[in-house]
Formats: sequence, structure tokens, C-alpha cells
Amino acid sequence: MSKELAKTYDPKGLEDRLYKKWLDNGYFHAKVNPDKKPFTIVIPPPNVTGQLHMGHALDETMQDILIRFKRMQGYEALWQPGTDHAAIATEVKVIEKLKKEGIDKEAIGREEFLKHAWAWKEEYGGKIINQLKKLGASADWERERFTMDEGCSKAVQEVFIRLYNKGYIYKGSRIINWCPVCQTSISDAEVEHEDQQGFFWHINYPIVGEEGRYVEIATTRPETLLGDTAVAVNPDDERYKDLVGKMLELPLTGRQIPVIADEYVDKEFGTGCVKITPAHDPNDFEVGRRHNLPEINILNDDATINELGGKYAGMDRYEARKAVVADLEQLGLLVKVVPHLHSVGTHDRCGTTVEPMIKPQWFVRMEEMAQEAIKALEDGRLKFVPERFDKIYLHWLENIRDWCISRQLWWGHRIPAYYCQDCGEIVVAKERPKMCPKCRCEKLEQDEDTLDTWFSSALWPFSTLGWPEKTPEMEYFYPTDVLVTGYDIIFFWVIRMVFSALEQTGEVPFHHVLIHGLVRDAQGRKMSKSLGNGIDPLEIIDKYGADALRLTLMTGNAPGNDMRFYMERVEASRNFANKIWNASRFILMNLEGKEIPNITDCSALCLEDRWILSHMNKLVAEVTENLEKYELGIAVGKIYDFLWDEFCDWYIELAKTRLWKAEENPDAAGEALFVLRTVLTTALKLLHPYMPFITEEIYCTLLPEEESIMIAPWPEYKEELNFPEAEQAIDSFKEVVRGIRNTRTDMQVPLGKKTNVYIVGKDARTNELYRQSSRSFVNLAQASAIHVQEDKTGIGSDAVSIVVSNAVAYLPLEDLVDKDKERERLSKEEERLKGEIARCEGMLNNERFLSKAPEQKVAAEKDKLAKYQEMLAKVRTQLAALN
RNA sequence: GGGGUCUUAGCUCAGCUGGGAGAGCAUCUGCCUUACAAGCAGAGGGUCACAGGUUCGAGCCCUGUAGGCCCCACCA
Repeated sequence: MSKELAKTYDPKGLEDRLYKKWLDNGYFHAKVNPDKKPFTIVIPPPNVTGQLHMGHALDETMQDILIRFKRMQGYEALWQPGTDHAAIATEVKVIEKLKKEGIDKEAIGREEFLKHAWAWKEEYGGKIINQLKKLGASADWERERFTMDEGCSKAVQEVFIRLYNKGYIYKGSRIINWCPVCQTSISDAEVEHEDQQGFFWHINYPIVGEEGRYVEIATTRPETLLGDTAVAVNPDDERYKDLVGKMLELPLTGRQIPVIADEYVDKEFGTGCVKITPAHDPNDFEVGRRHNLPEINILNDDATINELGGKYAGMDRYEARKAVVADLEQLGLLVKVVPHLHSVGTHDRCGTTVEPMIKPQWFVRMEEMAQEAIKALEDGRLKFVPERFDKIYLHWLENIRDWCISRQLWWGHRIPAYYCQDCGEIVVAKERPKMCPKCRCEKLEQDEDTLDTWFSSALWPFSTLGWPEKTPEMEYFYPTDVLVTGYDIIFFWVIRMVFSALEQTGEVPFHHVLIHGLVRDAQGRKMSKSLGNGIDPLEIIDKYGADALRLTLMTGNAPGNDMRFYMERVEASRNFANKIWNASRFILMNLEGKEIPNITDCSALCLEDRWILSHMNKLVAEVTENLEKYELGIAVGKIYDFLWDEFCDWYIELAKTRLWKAEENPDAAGEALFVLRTVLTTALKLLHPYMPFITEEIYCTLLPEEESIMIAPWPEYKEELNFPEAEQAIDSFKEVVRGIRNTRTDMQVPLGKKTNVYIVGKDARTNELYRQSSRSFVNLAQASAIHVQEDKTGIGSDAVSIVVSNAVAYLPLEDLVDKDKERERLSKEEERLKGEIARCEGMLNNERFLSKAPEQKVAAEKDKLAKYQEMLAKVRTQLAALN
């Protein structure tokens, strides 16, 4: 009993049904299996409360393609899924939700807040996972993890303690980036620099004891003047040499500050005098520490001025800026205001201008670990695809600064540090110590802060496999093979995984990093909420199917490059799906009720069969190689061309001749069916990683005894399927047919009008090959009959001729022929051939080409020349005959 | 200031290690040919940004120029 395919391709229903089948059969599950080689990918964990967007769709599609490919190749393929707790993003969302309910975060306290956060996570956490499933993602859901689950949290604690004990994690009061809206510190990587149009305020600071003499400084943030503790000049600056050591009167504050000399000051820039605000500028902080300057913090956590700001206390930083400038003007100390474009740091999450502040925070010392990460790339243990991302990686690591890892948030991994309330001793431990090891009191309180989200994601490739336990999974699946992610996340995540893994496991977390670009809108703009130009992958899946979406994301795209997404592209993908759907339907129809022979030796098959098998075989080799090299776009382009242009447009049409005569010659029809099915199922396997659903549906319908295409073995190149003579023969015949079609169009021969076609090959063997497949080409050539003969006997001298490389085809079109047109056509052909010959001769007359080019190339050119000369002679003969 | 990347057909983009310019969409012509009009058969359309260089040979490698995009950076 044979199954049937629906008349029109409709992904709806079909996709959900097949996904359920795969799940039910446990195909996605990978287990430790010493009989197989492992292949592992860890998913970049999406935000637990996030929504699937095109970036995810691209990222997951690429991973799914690689996993399905490797799984079919016989690897134990693990795609490790999970989600990230996304500290700030989630906390902000929960706060917003509570606000709507009239609940204030601070009022309910930490514990109560966390209950709400977990509830939120439970409610929305599954969403994105279900959306991934819609895409067809074949991840091992039985192993789904969460960065804040028990195992990952244990790993986080373990790493923190290890790094602390090694001296790589320390607590210190240093200048950090502070977000006044999120009220937390953030790392350097989370600061986005954007150029803003601002001003340069030039201000005079009076010199103490020298009435009427000033030092002129320039600043973009005049309000920070309130925290100035010095003015610096370059030690070599002749203009100010005498000032060094003198005191200045800091306007508006009544304080006096010194003039100091420091190399950091650029003589050429501004006035050459720099106000130093150690508490609110990273450079000034460094200068301040060098000169032992006081650090005066003038800001509250919400960026209002604090009590040290005198009369400005309570004002917002920008109000204070206005007030300070106004007051300076009043005092006559404002020299001038110059418009100035300068870079402002903003928080990447909320866009708020970041305020540098000195706060006690936890840091990871980066120097040594960065060196190891650099080494891993340099000695080839780690490779980026494409390679150009090497530089970005190295540059970042070479200039890395210590990583601020503490966050003033509640949602996240709490820092495992305890402070003795009596003696101030710090204890870093997994659990709260019973008593202080120093003063033996029992008053120990845990640090209030949590860790940067990326601290836990940095451990993801091994924490998900059970580390720090020595699990069989760790042993078997680790290190993972390839990480697939966007270039926008290299600093946040990839680098941190690399140095964390090297430090903790002694190995790279993955061997390859496959980088992709951004999915942009039709105009090339970033898809964003504020622009409202985002396209929802789920809507595309709903309308066109996941297969069409996946194909769209993979075609015509090179690694690391951005792409534009628009509907015409999705439609083209959908059309391709429809094309193979219909081709399959056609084959299935013909298969109905027939015995298909099982042919093991293909060398006896007819020319067109060997031709398509040979092409298929080449395709297998090439696609496999492209996939191994992560050339996903190139590979699918080849499959697309093969299926549409070669298989559908030529082979199926050729096979029809035999299928229509199945009654007369069942054996011939059987062979055709065998080849049709073989080639289609093979191509479907190659296509399966890209379009899992449609390929599964067709495959299982064609081969009802097969369980699933996704566990079918990946096709392999077979030397015995290499048929060069058949390829050459059929390719020549195609050339003849194309020539006939062109000529008929030129001559405006009506479609219904069939003609005799005569082919005169260049030698007996050629004729033999033409003869063998002539019957199959009759329809394609619009011929009533194709006659292959040794010479022009019986062919009128006025017949239209088509000259191809190894033959001349003649169409006796009788009175239909317009002699002038035919002459024109042949003259054009003559010109073309003359051009080709000139090109060949040009090369072959070049001594240096002959001596330096590889022999193969020279021989190839000689062959071409001979061929074209022959063709030209024939064209000229025809032209002469016409006159 | 440093680095990266792009500039190829009207549009969007491929083009793998240098060896006769490609796809999809759009346009034009002809077809409802018994798998498919979400299709079939054809056509037009490119000095591969510009200028040098390396090479027998350059869209591809090197240098420079122009323009676009991106990333990094403590010039107040």
C-alpha cells in the first residue's frame, strides 16, 4: 500500500506532526556512546523570558543544520539546549510587572522579590523553547538547562571560589561604570559609546595668592567640578611649569586644589590644563591614585548630587550642570562655550548615560587568563570562521581590563562571600560559615550583590555537561565542537567562555567558532523594537513554513556577513519547497503499483541515468565538503541548482519517455523509476539539514519502510558512480536541445510544429552515444524524430543548422525558414566563434603562457581551440550553402 | 586615533585555494505541454568603485584613492 502526498504543498499541520514524531521517537537525544564519535554544540542560551526573533532563527538554524548533518554522518550528535537568566533584562521586566500591580521592589524585600521573579520565569520561561521547536530545532530537550539551575549554580560557586583562592577574583574600590537607572555597576563590555553633540565649557580657576591670574580648563561635564581635587598639566609644558605645586581656588566649593604634573595630559589638546575628578572619570581616577589625591564622590546612586555638592545637593546631574554653568557665568569665570562632539558611554540595556563612579566591587583579574586565551587562538586550538574575527578577538584580549563582575541586582547568582560584622573579615565559601575564622563571632552576612550574567554563561559549555563533577558527559562530549553565534557577542560571551574553560578545564570549550551576521530588514536597517521593523519568525513559519524560513536564512549568505530579509526571498524559498514537493508527487504517481528493481550495478544503465547519477555523486562529495567547512550557503545553493535545474528540468523530462511507455517496456520504466527514486532520496538527504520537514515527509512517503530521514545515513561519494562519458554525452545533447530551442524561438516556429532533427556527430562513437539517448530527447527537442547519421545525406542544404562542440544538428524547416534570418543567426555564431578562437590563440601564442602555465591549462586551451576551429568551419560551410 | 568590512546585472546578494562573469527577484517574449502558472521555454542587462602593482593570466593577491557600513579606543 503506498501513501500519497497532498496535492499542494502545505507546511501547516505537517510540521507539527513530524516534530512530534521525532520527539516521540527520541531522535534528538544523545547519550554517551563509546561506539560513536561525539559531536557537540551548545546553544547560545536565549534569554529565559525572551521572544524568538530573526537573529535566533538564523543562529538556531545554522546549529540545527550542523547537528542534523553530523547525526546523519553517524556521530553521536548532542545539541545541548537551555536558557539564560539574563539578570538585568529579567529583573527590569519583573520590576515593571510589579509596578503595574502597585508593588515596589524595595518594599517587599529580596526574598519576596525573588519569589516573583521565579514565578515569572516559570510562566514565561518555556515560551522561547517552544518557539525553537517550531523552527525544527533538533536539540536534546531532555538535557535542557538553565543558568540558575542547581548544577549551573554549583559551577558558578566553584569557579568563584577557585578564582578567589587563586587571587584572580578580588574585591576593591575602583572606578566602575554605573547605570543610574538600573542602579547597578556594569562591565566595560556593556557600555556602548556613542558620539553626542555637546559643549566644551572653558572655565577659569583662580590661582591662590595671585590676584587676577587664572588657570583655564576645559570640560564637557562642568558639574563634576564639584568633585575636582586637582588640575593637571603636562610636566614638559613650558607654559605652565611655574604653576606646578601651586594651589587653585576651586570655584563654587571654597576648596583649594593643587596643580600637579602628569604625563597623561596632552599639551596640544584644549588648554593643556585638565581638571582632575578622581571619583568620576576613569583617567582622573588613575591620575588621582598616582598622586594620592582625595576622591570625592559627589553623586548619589541615581545620579543626583549628594551632600558633598553643597548647594547643588539633590539636583539631577543635568540640572546641576546648568546651575553650575550659570553660577560660573555669574562669577565671571566662564570663559567660553564651544560646541563639541564627544563620545558618551551609555548602558547597552537601557541607553542611560553611564556615570563613572568609585564603588567597592568584585573584579576578575584578567591578565593571565587573557594570555592563555590568546595562546589558544595562536596555536590553532581555537579557530574562527571566518578567520577575520581572529583580529577582533586578539585585539580585545590584548587590551583587556579587569572584569567587574558584581551587580547590584537580586536576580542572579549571589556572590558567595560573607562578611564578619565584627571584625570585617571576608570569607568566600559555598555556604555561610558558622563562625568567623578570625574573631570567632557568629555574625556573618552574605554579600548583597549578584554576579554578572555573563559570569555564568561563561561556564555554559561545561557547566551544562555536569562540571565540576567528572560526569561521563563531560568526559565524552567535552570539549564541544563548534560554537555558532553572532559577531555582536564575541566580547560578551565567546572570549569569556574561552578563558574560563581554559582556566577551569584546561581545554578550549570548542574548537571552532562559526560567526554569523545580523538579519536586517529590507532596507538594511537593524531590526529593532523602536523602529517596529522586526519580522516575527513565527509569523513567517505560520504562513510559509519553517522550511521556507530556514532556507531563506541560509541562501546566498556568507559567514560573518549581515543579510537582508524580505518577503520575496521567503517566497522564492517556498517556491522551491513546492517544486520538490511536486517533483516527488510525480515520481510517486509513477511508482504506484510498480515493482522497482533493486539495481546494484549502475554501469549498465542508460546514458541519462548514468549522467544524473554521476552528477548526484559529485553533488554528494561537494556538499559534504562544503558542510565540513561550514560553507552552509554554498552547499545549499548547489543542492538547489541540482534539484531544480538538473533533476527537475532535465532528468525528469528525459525519464518521461520511458515512463510513458511503461506498458511496452516495463524494464526500462523500472530502471527509470529506480534512478528517479535513488536520486531524489539522495538529494533529499543532503537537503534534510536545511529543510527537515518537507524532506522527512517526502522521504517517508517514497520509502514507506523507512522510519525517518533524520536517522538515515548521510550519502557518500562512490567511485563506481562516476560516469564521465555519460556526463559528456548528455551535456552535449543538452547543448543541441538548447540550440534547437533558441533557433525555434528565433525563427518563430509555432509550438505545436514538430520537425525532424538530424544529428551528424564528429565520429562513430559520438554518433553511437547520440543514438542511444535520442529517443529520450525527442520531446525536449520538439522533434517528430531524431535521426543520427554519419553524413548529411538527405538533409536539404537549406536546413537550419546548430553547431555544437561534437556535432551539427539540422532542422529542415522547409518553407518556414527565413533565409535572411538564418544567415544572420549563423553570422552571429561565426563572430562568436572567431572571438573565442582569437582568445585561445592569444593565450597559446604567448610563449610565457606556454612555459609557465600548468600543462593541464595549456592542453585545455589547445582542445578548445581545435573544437572552435572545427565548429567555425562547419558554420562557414552552412553559410556557404545558403548562398 | 586604530581595526575590520563592503563597493559585481534595475534591486538583493553569491562567486571556495587566481585560469573563459552567476543566482533570486524585477523587465521583455512565447506557452494553462497529462508533477508543478508557487510553473515551463527563451531574451535583454555587468569596462566586477577608481588608480597602480604582482602574475603567462586578477572579480579574486598587494598598495593607494573615493564612498558606505561596523567594531574598538581614557584626548579632558
